[in-house]
Amino acid sequence: MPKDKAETYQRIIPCAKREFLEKGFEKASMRAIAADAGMTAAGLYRHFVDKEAMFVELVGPAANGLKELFLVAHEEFNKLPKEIKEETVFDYSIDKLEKFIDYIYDHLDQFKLLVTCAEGTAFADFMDSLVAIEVKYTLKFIESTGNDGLTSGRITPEFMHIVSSAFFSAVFEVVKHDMTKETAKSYIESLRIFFTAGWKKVLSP
Amino acid sequence: MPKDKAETYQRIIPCAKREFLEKGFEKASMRAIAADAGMTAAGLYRHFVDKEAMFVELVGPAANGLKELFLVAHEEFNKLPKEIKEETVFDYSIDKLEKFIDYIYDHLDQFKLLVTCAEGTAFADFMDSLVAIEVKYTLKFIESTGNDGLTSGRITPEFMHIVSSAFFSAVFEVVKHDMTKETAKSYIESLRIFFTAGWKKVLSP
Amino acid sequence: MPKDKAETYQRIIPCAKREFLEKGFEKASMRAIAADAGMTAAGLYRHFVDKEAMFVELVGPAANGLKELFLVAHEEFNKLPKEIKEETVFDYSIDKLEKFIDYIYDHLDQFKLLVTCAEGTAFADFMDSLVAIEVKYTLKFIESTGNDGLTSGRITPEFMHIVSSAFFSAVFEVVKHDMTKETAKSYIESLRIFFTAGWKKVLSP
Amino acid sequence: MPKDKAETYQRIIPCAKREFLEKGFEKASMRAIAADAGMTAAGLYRHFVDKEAMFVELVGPAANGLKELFLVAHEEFNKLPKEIKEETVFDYSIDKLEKFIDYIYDHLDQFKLLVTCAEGTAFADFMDSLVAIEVKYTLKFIESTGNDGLTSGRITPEFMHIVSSAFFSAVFEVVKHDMTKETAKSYIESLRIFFTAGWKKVLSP
DNA sequence: GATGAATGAGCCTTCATTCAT
DNA sequence: TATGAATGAAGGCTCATTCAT
Repeated sequence: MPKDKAETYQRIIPCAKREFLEKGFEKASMRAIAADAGMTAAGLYRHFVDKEAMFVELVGPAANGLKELFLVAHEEFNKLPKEIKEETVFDYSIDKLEKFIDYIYDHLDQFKLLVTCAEGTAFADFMDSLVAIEVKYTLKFIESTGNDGLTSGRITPEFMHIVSSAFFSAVFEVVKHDMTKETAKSYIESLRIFFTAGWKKVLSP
Repeated sequence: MPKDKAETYQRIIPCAKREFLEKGFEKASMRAIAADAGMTAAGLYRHFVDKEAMFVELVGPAANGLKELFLVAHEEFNKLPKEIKEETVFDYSIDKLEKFIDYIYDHLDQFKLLVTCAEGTAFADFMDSLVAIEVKYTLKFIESTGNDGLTSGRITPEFMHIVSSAFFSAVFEVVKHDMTKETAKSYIESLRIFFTAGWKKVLSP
Repeated sequence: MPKDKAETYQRIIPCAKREFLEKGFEKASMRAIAADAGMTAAGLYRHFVDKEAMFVELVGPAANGLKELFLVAHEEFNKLPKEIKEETVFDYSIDKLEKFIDYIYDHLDQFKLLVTCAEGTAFADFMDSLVAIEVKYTLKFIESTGNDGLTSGRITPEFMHIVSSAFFSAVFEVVKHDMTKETAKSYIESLRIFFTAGWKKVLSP
Repeated sequence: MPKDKAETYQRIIPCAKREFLEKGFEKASMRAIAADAGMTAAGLYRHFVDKEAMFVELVGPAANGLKELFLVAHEEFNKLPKEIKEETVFDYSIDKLEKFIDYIYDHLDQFKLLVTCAEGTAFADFMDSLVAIEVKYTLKFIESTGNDGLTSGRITPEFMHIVSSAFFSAVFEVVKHDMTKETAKSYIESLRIFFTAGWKKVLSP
């Protein structure tokens, strides 16, 4: 298993990226990618079984990487003792977000593809999968700390889903709008403050 | 073989709705719609100029209706005296949201199409157009009340855009997830509380 | 059988003319004609069995009129005694051409249709049918005067066909180019002189 | 199932020719051509960009070849000294016509397409383009020799256009009527004599 | 006399993909 | 490893025409 995928492969990747970025997955054309890479459409099938496989190759690592990062951060936090968790939730999430943004900006192209061009692929619901994780761990947190938000009915899993969706949409807007990392961080800090106020309100009104 | 315009038209509409809902505008097939309606693709063109015209017929009225409703509500509020505005912003928005949701649930199918299946049509950016209105009037409100959020830099138009996008995404999630009107109202009330807390935080921290 | 075809019929005719003139028979659209006449395509079929029948109605009378005129002129000449014929051929053809042009300019639209827009109809070979007549009578003339053009092989029926085709093409160019009648007459006089020289050359070299 | 480019291409060409010849460019069907060639319509697009490109491939070389031949012949003659030109015009045109006919019969199919089936393509006015060349050089000739045909008004550019059109129509009749080369040459020689008489008449009456 | 509905055939073209070479 | 050939499905749309009303 050669560590360095063949030269051709490396040539194809950026061409595919360009095409997907420009047209979106569904309207992207294998022929166009091939032409851009100086080869025939048929040739692409030596390197990717599918149009979709190609897309996966482009965004998969970053997608999984972020998901993993996210999962680990949540898991770590979840393992902390109850009291510590209660004290540090919001600080912790500052830290989590920071890493999150760093990761995204380290793989900016991939996330732009993921967020803007994935309709028609298995990644169409990428953001939803992050939301699901977020919701799952938020539920664990609430349960483990004995907060009465859920039992009182002030909060429900569906509500959490919706709020988290809103939050992630907002975060990924920075990618859609090609913000610089600096600008993005500043916005997202504002966003965090905004959402923290909301969470505080519904958790301990 | 019915030769009654109204009747056939009425037969086509739900078939079109189904197809668009299932495949999205771009992948929807005129032939499939026609087949579902028990007729030839060519026959559709007696009732609709275009594939897009068909979609517009389905969602146009609801889309424009909601936009109008929204605009009027904002405009009315905007005309109030400064003091009243400051006192009632958040109450007013309760009322506005209420009407908003009512309207959506009165035209649920249309909004599902609008929110989920409009890519490739003139309505692709429907939600954005609502956001733009929201931002515009929020700016007016901030300016007219002399709030220092903008001048201090705590808020920017872009931030407002992002937060509003997040909010509307969240609201339309109820449509995507086929919630009942009751459930939706309850969620959206929570959402409003949540976002209100955020706005209060950034407006007068 | 009402002498004055119904009013609607009269309304359709110029619309059909316009459409055929603009797009040619094959690309002309029944719908467009109907729309122009303020009615439905189906309605046209009350007045014309066919798209082609419509075209025939427009150009038929003029086409047959000219052919008849042409035939009669030839027939009359043909009945003259041999000596007279020999003496007056060329003068006679001046006269014939004059009437020919007059007739065309009395039905200019029809001939424009006939010459420019008839592809795909039974009139596609209208000009050829004139040529055939011309050739037939020219042969009779040559035979009856005992000219040796044919027997010597200087002339053949096919050659006559070709030359006549050339002549009629030239004549109908005046229609294609929208010349005024005055201009046309002048050109055609030149043309006649030109062709007369040719005929003289091959008939009695 | 042959995978040989050249072979398939060679198989398509005569099928395309047949279809265009039978129906004309506009009514020719890609599907029919493909079926005739034993393949799918889509397959044709590996060999030709377009329906029109296909037609061009069929007739382009011959069309341009003839035009070039014609242009060169005229240009060569045009470079001769005035006296020589005056002396040899008519002889020269014998030679020119000879080559012209040879070329046509060397590419008979192409010219039949060009003359009969090109409506709707860039070659629709092929004959006119030849006429334009002919007229241009005839004008040069008349001017350079000081002939008074133009200044006296006996001839005009429009008249020349019409006569030349007539001549070329006549020439291409041999193609339309599938004459053998021998027959054609004989007719065209007659035609030349015929037209020469005409030109002499109008140039020096 | 005219309509509106509907048909069925047809159009060219594009696409991802397969397969022998 | 890459190619060129070829496929089959699908795409939206237009047209002349028919027919019941």
